[in-house]
Amino acid sequence: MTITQLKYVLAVAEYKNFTLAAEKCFVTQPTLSMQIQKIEEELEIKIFDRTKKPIQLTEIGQKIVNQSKNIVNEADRIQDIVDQQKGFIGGEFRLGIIPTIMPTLLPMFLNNFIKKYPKVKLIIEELNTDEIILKLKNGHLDAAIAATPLEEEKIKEIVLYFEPFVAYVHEDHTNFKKKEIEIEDLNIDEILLLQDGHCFRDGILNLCKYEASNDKANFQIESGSFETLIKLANEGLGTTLLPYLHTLDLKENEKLKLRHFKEPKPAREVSLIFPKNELKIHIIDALRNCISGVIKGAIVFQNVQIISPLQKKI
Amino acid sequence: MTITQLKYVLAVAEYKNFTLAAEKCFVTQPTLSMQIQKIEEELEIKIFDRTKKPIQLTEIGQKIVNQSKNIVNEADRIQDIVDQQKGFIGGEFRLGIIPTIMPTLLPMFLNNFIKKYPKVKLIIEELNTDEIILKLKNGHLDAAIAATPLEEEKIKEIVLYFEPFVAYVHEDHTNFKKKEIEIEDLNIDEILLLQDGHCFRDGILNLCKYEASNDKANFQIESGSFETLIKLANEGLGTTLLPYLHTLDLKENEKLKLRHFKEPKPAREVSLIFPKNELKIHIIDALRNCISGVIKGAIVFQNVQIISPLQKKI
DNA sequence: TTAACTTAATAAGTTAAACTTATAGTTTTT
DNA sequence: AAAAACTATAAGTTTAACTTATTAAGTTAA
Repeated sequence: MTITQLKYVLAVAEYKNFTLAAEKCFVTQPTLSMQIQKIEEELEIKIFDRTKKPIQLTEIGQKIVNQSKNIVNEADRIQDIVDQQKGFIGGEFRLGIIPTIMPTLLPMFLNNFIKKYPKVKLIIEELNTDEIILKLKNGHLDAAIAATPLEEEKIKEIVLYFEPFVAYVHEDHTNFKKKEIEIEDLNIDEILLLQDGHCFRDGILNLCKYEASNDKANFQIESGSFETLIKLANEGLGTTLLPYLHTLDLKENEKLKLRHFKEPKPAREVSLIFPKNELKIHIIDALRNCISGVIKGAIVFQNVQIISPLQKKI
Repeated sequence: MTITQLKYVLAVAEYKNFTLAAEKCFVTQPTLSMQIQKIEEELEIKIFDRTKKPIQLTEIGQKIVNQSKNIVNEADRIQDIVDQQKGFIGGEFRLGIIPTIMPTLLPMFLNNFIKKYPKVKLIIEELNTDEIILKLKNGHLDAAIAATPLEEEKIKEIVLYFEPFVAYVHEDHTNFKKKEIEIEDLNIDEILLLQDGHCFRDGILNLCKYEASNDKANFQIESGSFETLIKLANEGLGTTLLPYLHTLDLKENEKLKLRHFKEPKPAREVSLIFPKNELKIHIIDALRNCISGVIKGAIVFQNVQIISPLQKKI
């Protein structure tokens, strides 16, 4: 049993097709067939059920695939260890970003970063916080950008910036007349929220001291994007809260509806998070510097209070 | 980089000697030298510092060795998965046993077991509970025998038997005159305890409702073996508590000093514990049956109260 | 300090494994 | 029924792993 064979098994399991899998592995199809046969002979079991089309994993095959993923993943880290020792800034780097940060922050630093570190192959995934924590722990992500503090034992957090919440209010609402608003001016029942699973939603629920008063409104809508929430607010269907960076590319007439909070402004803490083994610390450092650079121009430091992104346990 | 190469690296790291490592790997010394050179070239680092005698790991070499252990360990589990699927009872099986169970239980079942399952290569290690839990979690043990309940998330427990505590009392002590004793008859300050680290010690401290009264006695002695404690008790230096199985091979004159507890007798719960992935469940089942068989002849069921082996948090 | 010994590296050649191209055999699609 | 898609097999090549024999370097003992 070799690591190469395990990689072939994973490829066939993924593509359910020997020919395609062989291409992806940069070998010919007979090579792949033979190597799969060899490992099946060695273990004296069938990993794939070739009678089905497309090819299926057998029951035992599925278990072997799961374990093979572990092995291949652990094997890949040998190169990471070497790279770290050499201070080499390159190789694959898997970065997770939560949906409410992705569209505003990513365009700000991505171009800059890939030009500065051309040897790094960035693989960026949009994931919510739960998924990120899971994937950091099992090695499927090298780092992530998320709202903190998360208080996860095996994960280290480096704060990138504090991003204030900004209210987006309809012209007819009493809050529209105020220059600055306070948390007490918000009524949880008229807040338009993101779908469950977004930590920005949980943050707002924490902010408003959410007290199970969720059924007072005569409608309930939750969207996965701020764009929807803004349009609903435009229709007078409620107030929404936006992260500061998101307010920068609103239209001029929309910007008029923004109301900032009185200091200390409620804000989310945005951090670069990564496993404590610090395997790819050089790339992480590079990334942090890069993001800090662009953020300094975009967010001026203000007096803020940090709102936890974690859902309060009831 | 191949799994074979990693095994060679581990062998050299272990034996600090190419020739010996080569023997252990069943290859010639040049083969090993070449393969080590090859992986060093591929990674473009030196794993071993050959200028030192005996050969030493470099700093990065140590990291690679650690990671290689993970990889090889994970790779070995492929065979375990296959064996489990086939219901095959064989292969290496690493069993941990705590020191206070080892000398009494092991001789009772070992001979029986190895005759019944000759294909299983049993590797038994005496370890305390903390070490056992660690090694079960990281895959260095397949199962263990320890006092329970441990309430460990990833570890499953199957109770083997309940083993009552028996007091061993000096002739001059008031308890000697009693036929049966009660927990209240014990004074923590005159109990002879095992060293810190033994869960049997923690169990007794729990039993006696230990209340930080540890400095009243004018001497304090802790031993790692019951033999020492018994001899001290013979000298009138205190009372000790023994697990029931341990009392079976006392001398006749010593047996006279044993005092059993009134029912419900304080007892420890002894279990077979193993990772919840249940990889070697067939061997574990075999082992459980084997032990249950011999225990039924040795411990008659009695009304017991289970004493926790975990140190109470203060 | 020289000879004997221990141990790792190198050289040359063999064996075995991994891979290729070419082709045959299935099954599915048209 | 023919074509297409796909996997398996066969034969041969290349590469990698391994062996024996030898060299080189360092250590120990005379």
